[in-house]
Amino acid sequence: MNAEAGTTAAQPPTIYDVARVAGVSIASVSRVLNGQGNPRADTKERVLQAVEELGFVPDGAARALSARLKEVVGVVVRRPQAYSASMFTDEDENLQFPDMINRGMEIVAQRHGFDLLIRSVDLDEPDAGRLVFALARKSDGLILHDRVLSPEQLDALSRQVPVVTLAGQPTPTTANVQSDNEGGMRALARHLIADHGYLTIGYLAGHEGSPDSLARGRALAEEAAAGGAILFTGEAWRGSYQAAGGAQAIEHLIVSGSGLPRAIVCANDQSAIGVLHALALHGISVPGQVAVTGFDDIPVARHLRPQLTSVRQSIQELGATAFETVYSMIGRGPDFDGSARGRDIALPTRLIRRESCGCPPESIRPLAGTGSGG
Amino acid sequence: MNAEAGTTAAQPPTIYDVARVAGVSIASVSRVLNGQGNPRADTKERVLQAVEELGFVPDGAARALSARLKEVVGVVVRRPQAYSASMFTDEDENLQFPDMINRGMEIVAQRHGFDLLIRSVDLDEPDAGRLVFALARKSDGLILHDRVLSPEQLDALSRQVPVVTLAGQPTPTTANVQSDNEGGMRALARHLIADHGYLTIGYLAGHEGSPDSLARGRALAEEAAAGGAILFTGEAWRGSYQAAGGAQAIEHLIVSGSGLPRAIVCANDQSAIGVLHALALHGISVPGQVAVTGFDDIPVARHLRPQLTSVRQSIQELGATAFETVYSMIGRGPDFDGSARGRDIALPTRLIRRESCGCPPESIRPLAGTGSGG
DNA sequence: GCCGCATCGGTAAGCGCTTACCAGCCACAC
DNA sequence: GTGTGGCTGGTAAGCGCTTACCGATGCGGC
Repeated sequence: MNAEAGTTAAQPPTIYDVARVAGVSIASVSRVLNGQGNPRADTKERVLQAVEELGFVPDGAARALSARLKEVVGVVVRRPQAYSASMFTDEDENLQFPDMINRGMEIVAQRHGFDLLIRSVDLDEPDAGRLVFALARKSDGLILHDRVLSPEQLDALSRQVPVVTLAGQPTPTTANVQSDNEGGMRALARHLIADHGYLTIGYLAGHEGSPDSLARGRALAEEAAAGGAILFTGEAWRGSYQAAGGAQAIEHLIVSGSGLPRAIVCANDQSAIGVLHALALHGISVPGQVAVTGFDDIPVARHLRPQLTSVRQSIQELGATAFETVYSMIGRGPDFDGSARGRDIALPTRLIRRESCGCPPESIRPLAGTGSGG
Repeated sequence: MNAEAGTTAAQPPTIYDVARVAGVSIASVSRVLNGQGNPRADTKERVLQAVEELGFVPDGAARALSARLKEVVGVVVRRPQAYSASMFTDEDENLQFPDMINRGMEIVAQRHGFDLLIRSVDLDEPDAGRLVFALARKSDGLILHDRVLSPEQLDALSRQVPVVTLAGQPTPTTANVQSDNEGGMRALARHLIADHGYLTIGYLAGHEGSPDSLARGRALAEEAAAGGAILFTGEAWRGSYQAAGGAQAIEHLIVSGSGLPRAIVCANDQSAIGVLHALALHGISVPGQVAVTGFDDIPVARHLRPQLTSVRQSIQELGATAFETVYSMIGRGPDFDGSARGRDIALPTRLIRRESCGCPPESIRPLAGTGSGG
């Protein structure tokens, strides 16, 4: 029967093959593998041996169809589809954040035997809804990185499948996970104003309408008001969460002759990288003349010159929490009351003081001690 | 009928619902949706309207089972599962490379209507084989980032499902995709030796046994021999592809009093970052006293001080090519001759000269002009 | 006006698995 | 020795979809 044992691809063995080899019915095989019922020791052993011998692993689709559980969570990331034929217009820099979140999800997912089904949706995809719905039918639950759906679409979707948003807004049928923007930004603002005495501060925002950027800006504005500092803001202070955007904004400010504030607070680390770059080009010293801060504390933040002061969110934990949340919503059947739905989960943040705000350099310890406490 | 339109999750509509609403049979619905046969205009329209009305999207598992095509490609990445309960021991730095490759895959995958099923396998997972096989049964094909399987396992796997490895070795039943390590390293080596006249060079290797690291080291050694340069190598020169490893190695060299070579060639950019860090700690100027180079040209390479000279591989294209390769192997049936199998695809690399090797700083243009030709 | 052919659409089988249900079997007790 | 209860394991019914197969239907030609 196994005549085709050549280099040709053989069909993977099915449960029928196992049953035949073990001399039992397919039901028994299934029961042994899923720990249902009380198979006799004898039966169990024969099945396991056959499984071993054939290298049998059940087909995912068949199992999913029958068990009504795919053990897959879909993840939607909104990204520029820069790849064109054989060249990338630019190897995009805004990489780390969503990917690190995904990693956090992966780790937890694996513990539950789930996998992540990743789909990236083009920034200007006209029919994003269809793509997301299609992904939903391949998964047991969905995690959305960015706002890709209209509120109506989101509502319709979340009625069919558990949905968790990241840095979005909870709805009656979806949960949301984000980090504590407000707390982090307040701590940072107080540090700049109270500890360093900076009284003019510019806020380089992120994408227009980004909830994260808005929340951070709001907290900063309040602290500035409370601390008697002046906040520079407005159209000229719009970044894009990307290094290029940050650099561009600062470049414009310098060239146009508008004065720079004593401190520049960026909506994220990526744009802070761009700001540092632009300032360096013009010979403006950081933090001597202008202090710069980021948000996220991505790994490279500590390798920049000067080392970047930032607000750390445990990025992977963000992903881990998002996954745990969808997971808790999965498989509860249609009349699950959705205890996790409508919830808004905020993860703690922590201010990381480094050189770029005016604090002394971080550590004397060599980098080799990365793993050491701190 | 839709009495349960409350906040309760409703079961997604099935093809039966659509058929009922449209007043046709499920076969017609399927035919309309899949463009089989010649449905009458009338029929077609009624079906489409019903689909629209119900928001029907076919279930992935059912479709996969029936059509014998899941439209999913599994991706295996080997990573430390650092996440522990509520803290990450360290937000790992070796992030960018595999994730950027995955992005390249995503983009192309989406064009073919495929999604990526990501599973990360712990570095010291004892039974990685089982995990990978399980993933295989959820996918139509597999892309392996790292060596996780024994040759026998790989062979068994590739007999059941198309497999492409990245930076591995092709086998009669698998294809491999990698970048042209040899060409890139030769160009770099010649530049250092011929253009800059460096005659002592240290090669900071990557993981033990990494094919990439070995190929790069070999090419460097040959060029050094040809150019009359002395290559520092050996146990002390082993990194780990990570910043910490690179820093540690250099730290040891300095502390132990062994002299440093005139140029340090790192197996990748991450370890070069560590090397720069360690040298900076000891006040050794780069490239004045010691030149440093990386490999990969990850995005941050240009933001380091000094900007890092590196060998660019189009990382996303690596992923894109890997995907196209598995894709071409999928669905050809068991007697497909496997035209892509056993192939070894090498993508071109390009030397990027920046400050750290001794060349003048890259550009006067502000970063904002990222997209400009280089 | 009737028959033959081409076309459309419905019926049903089957993808590989899980599991409800029930028949058969064994061991024990009377 | 026979009756009964408790397990075990087999049979079969789906899960939601695709598609081979064939009957029904409509048109043109004679």
